[in-house]
Amino acid sequence: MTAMLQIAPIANDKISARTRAPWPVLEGGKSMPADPLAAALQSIGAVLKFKRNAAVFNEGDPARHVYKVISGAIRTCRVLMDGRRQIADFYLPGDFFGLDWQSEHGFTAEAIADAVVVSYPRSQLDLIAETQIGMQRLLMSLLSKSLCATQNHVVMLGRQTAQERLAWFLLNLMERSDDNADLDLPMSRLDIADYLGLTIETVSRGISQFKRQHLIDVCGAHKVTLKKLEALEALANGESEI
Amino acid sequence: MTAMLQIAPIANDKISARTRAPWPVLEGGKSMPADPLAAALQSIGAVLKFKRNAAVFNEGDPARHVYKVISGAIRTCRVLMDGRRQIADFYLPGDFFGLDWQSEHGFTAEAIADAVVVSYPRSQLDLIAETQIGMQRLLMSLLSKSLCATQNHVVMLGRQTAQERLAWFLLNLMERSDDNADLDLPMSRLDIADYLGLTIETVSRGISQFKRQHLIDVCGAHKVTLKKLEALEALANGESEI
DNA sequence: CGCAAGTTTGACGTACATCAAGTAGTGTGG
DNA sequence: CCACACTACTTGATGTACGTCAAACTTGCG
Repeated sequence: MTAMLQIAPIANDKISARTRAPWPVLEGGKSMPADPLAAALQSIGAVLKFKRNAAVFNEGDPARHVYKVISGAIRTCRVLMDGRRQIADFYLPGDFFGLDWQSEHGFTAEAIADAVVVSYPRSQLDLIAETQIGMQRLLMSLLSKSLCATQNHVVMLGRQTAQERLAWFLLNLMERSDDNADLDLPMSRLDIADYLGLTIETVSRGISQFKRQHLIDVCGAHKVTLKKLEALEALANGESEI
Repeated sequence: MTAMLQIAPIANDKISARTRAPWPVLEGGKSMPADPLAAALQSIGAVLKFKRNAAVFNEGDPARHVYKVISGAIRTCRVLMDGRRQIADFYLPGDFFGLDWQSEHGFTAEAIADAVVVSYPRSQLDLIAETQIGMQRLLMSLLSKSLCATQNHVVMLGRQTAQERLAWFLLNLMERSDDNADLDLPMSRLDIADYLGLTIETVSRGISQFKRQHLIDVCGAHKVTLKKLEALEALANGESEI
């Protein structure tokens, strides 16, 4: 394999930061902290804003915060020396990221589109967890969900074809977007390619093929409607009829 | 991609089970419970034995236990409908597995070689965690380490070549075996292939090439000596000089 | 509007998969 | 202890899904 020079430009301009959260931030940005856990989270959260392609944190940075997406979208990725890039995950409003319960972040986190994020100091979270069982459970469940998603990613990357990967990706995104078959793809084709372990051209061709097969409708590069869910699911689950 | 009919035979014979642990089981099977955490773990652990290829649990089973390897080796895997298999991870003596803090196990766990394993009921672990901060920390750190390893697996599967994957695998195994360059590979070539997202033939050819390049020595299919660590590390880190 | 960035499409190349023999190892029973 | 069978591994010849290179097209922002 020769170098893949498809590196996204990375600007590092945090546009505003470290204002005390003026609104409750637990349930996807809704108002009213119902339970003590939400209140605790709210009290330690700081709102941050990032421009497109700005880094929230870099690989190797001390992992002192956990983050939650309020609006926009975040990607976590690693770039090899010759430019090959792998995206570990995408995070949409409501998702937590940066859950590296280690000394350092293992991946870089960047804004895919202009994003608003709340950061929670890990030291505080650990402290709360010592007394509030709810916090302990929340952290465990977040970590566990993240592990589960990453393991599914492994199966996909290790054993599925390009079309299967795409179907898997679209369906995953649908599930996270309140099961709405009209999808908004905030990320570029390059991001999708680097997430699925493919090239931008293969992703583009794959989408075109789905369009030709009437499995999806495409309306602009960032709007997709899933039309034949069953066919896509069969593909995504590797029930190969290739 | 057509069907890959390289499925390992799966016998489901647990050879002996559910005896109360007669010795302390925290630190890789050593004796003497030093701290209260080890004692707590010891008191709730049950020793289980599994024959080669026997299942510890299956994908979809309720996730009621967490396990620790005492001797032998374990693999966790998922098999797609047409026989394609992906191995999520290998577990060696001292490693914990089955850390699905969800209702069900997402993968099947099987013994690679005859194995002795200790099982800890999750309900008990949760209970202990509520009062003992140490248990909480242990569980978080285990989950986090597992997530970290899985994320590295993702990068490898998504963006590395066959030779890079092999180098990565060998070095990873070395790190987990007390950094001894004389490696014992308990798993078959098929297991390695299904872990690295390759075929058995590609793994075999890759090992032969390393041998020809004098990067490793091979003495029987399950004994490897890493000779040029730097060259292997350069490969594993994707510092491509392909 | 006009340009630059992003996307699609086509022609061609290649790393790895597949198919097919052969060659160790490993355990079993005579 | 050796013959046998069986499984695991290796090696070679060939195929193909996806990558690479290149050019046209589309989109969206200044």
